[in-house]
Amino acid sequence: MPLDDLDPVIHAVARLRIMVVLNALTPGDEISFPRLGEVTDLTAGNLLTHLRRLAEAGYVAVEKSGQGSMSRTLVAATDEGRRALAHYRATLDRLLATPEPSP
Amino acid sequence: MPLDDLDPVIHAVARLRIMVVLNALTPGDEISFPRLGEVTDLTAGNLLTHLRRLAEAGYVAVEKSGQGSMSRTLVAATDEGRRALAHYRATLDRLLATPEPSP
DNA sequence: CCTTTTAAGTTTGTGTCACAAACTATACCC
DNA sequence: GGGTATAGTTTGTGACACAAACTTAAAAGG
Repeated sequence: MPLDDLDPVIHAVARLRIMVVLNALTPGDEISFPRLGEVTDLTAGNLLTHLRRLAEAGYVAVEKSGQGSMSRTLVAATDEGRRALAHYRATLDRLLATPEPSP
Repeated sequence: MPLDDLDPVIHAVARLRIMVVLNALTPGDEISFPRLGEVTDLTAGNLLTHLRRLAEAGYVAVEKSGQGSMSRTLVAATDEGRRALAHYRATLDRLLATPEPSP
């Protein structure tokens, strides 16, 4: 039985920031790639990579349209992503709150 | 202004577990290396490496005595370590609680 | 129009790090 | 004293975060 189950996809600081921002969006709303980069203080390269990880996990939905400088990428958290973040928060609270009995 | 300041020394899951366990100890108390390995579910190699990182940061105090199979290593959180964990917890709470105003 | 600049993503190279397997050293047991 | 158990250390490797360099294409501007 593992002591905790801190979702490693979310635990990385950069992805945690992304998920928090996306989670704060009203469901149905989206945020643009560049704006998300500003808010999370991530370079485009990093943002792309982390979004890929999150998308593979099913935690975010990424919509792309256009090409070159006309490309528009919109990002939103999925329901699964919101659940995963909530679960992460709960797990962390539990972990941090545990007053281990001494051996 | 950085959005957050999640202490990377503590943020690693293994070290977070270690710090939580040590923090739960009554100040003045210590835990043995093998016992700490059991409780945190870390192999001896990992435990050693992570304890080194934590010791370098000044977050834990490590006392060694004896040699070979007689060696006894006792570990405890320092005051600075306890403060750092509290700060980490607070930072995380703040980060997770933030309902970002949408732009 | 052709060139420059700007904007939006993508690819790539590098250093760090977590992890566990292999190793060393010493005591206990028969 | 050979084998086993215990405590801790060293080492090799694969994953990953990060930012710099690159690609594509639209506006600006002369």
